[in-house]
Amino acid sequence: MEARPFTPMVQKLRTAGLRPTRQRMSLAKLLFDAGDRHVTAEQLHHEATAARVRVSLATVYNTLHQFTTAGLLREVVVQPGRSYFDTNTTDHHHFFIEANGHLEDIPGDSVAWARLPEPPKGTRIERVEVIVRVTRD
Amino acid sequence: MEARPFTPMVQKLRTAGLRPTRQRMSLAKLLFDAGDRHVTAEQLHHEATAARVRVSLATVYNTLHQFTTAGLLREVVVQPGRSYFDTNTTDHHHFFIEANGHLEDIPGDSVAWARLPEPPKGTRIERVEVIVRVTRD
DNA sequence: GCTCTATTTAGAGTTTTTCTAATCTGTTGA
DNA sequence: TCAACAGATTAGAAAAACTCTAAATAGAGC
Repeated sequence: MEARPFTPMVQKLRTAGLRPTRQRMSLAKLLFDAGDRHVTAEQLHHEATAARVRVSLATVYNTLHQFTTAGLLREVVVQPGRSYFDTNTTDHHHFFIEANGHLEDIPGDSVAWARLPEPPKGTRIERVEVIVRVTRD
Repeated sequence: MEARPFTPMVQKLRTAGLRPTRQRMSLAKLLFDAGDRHVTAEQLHHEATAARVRVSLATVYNTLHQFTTAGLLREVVVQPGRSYFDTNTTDHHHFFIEANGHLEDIPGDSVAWARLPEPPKGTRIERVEVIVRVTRD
């Protein structure tokens, strides 16, 4: 089915220790071939369906989590009861427009600290996440 | 039932436009009489039950949301599928220990910015939230 | 106490996500 | 090329967290 077995996407999946299956390839294309995106599982599933790709919702969830574990995606939690997956895995932050549930990237270098706290004893900082919640005025 | 109708807690609820009912009083006591806390609805419900206070889970949810709307609590979203409610409503941030789902306050003045981004056109900053995710080392 | 309205409640419903167990599909090696 | 096997996918059930509904209950003012 896959004509070019050494395509960058195949590499990307193999490097992550994931077999380049039809479903994973399709989802990866939807996710990574369109610039920086923030999608929910449900959204991605709809997109796949719209693109005539037959994937179950369970596989969408599996794939999103596998990609996240592999460092291909970042999970963003800003709203109760819903996870976003961000294709931008570089150091950056987010605006969150509560009104419509829209996320927008803040480049990493747009935020700089003058002071940061020491982590609690016995722990080390994994990541500092900044969420700027904004409202329409 | 309530012997002292002008107790600070009654005041607090009245000021928020909420009748000081038995359930709200009990939950408020559990929440506010023990210093800064981060609780989930489920946790608070268990605590109430343990304290021999009969409250339904629906009322716990209602109350937490009413308190949040009234500015008596702050909702903190750091984990998919679970909301924490923080009794500290002053300007501050959080450490999140992923391993055990534990939240810890970072005083507001422990964080200072050297640079913050402009909000997107047509929006204004509501709140800047910093979550420092830490791991045990 | 009576009345009115806010509040509480049990239980059903929703939404998002995970699990299960059966089926299918890449991959490897003969 | 193909058999075998482990990994991947799937439908559907289940779980988890929360919300809704409609009926019962309880504060508050008279």
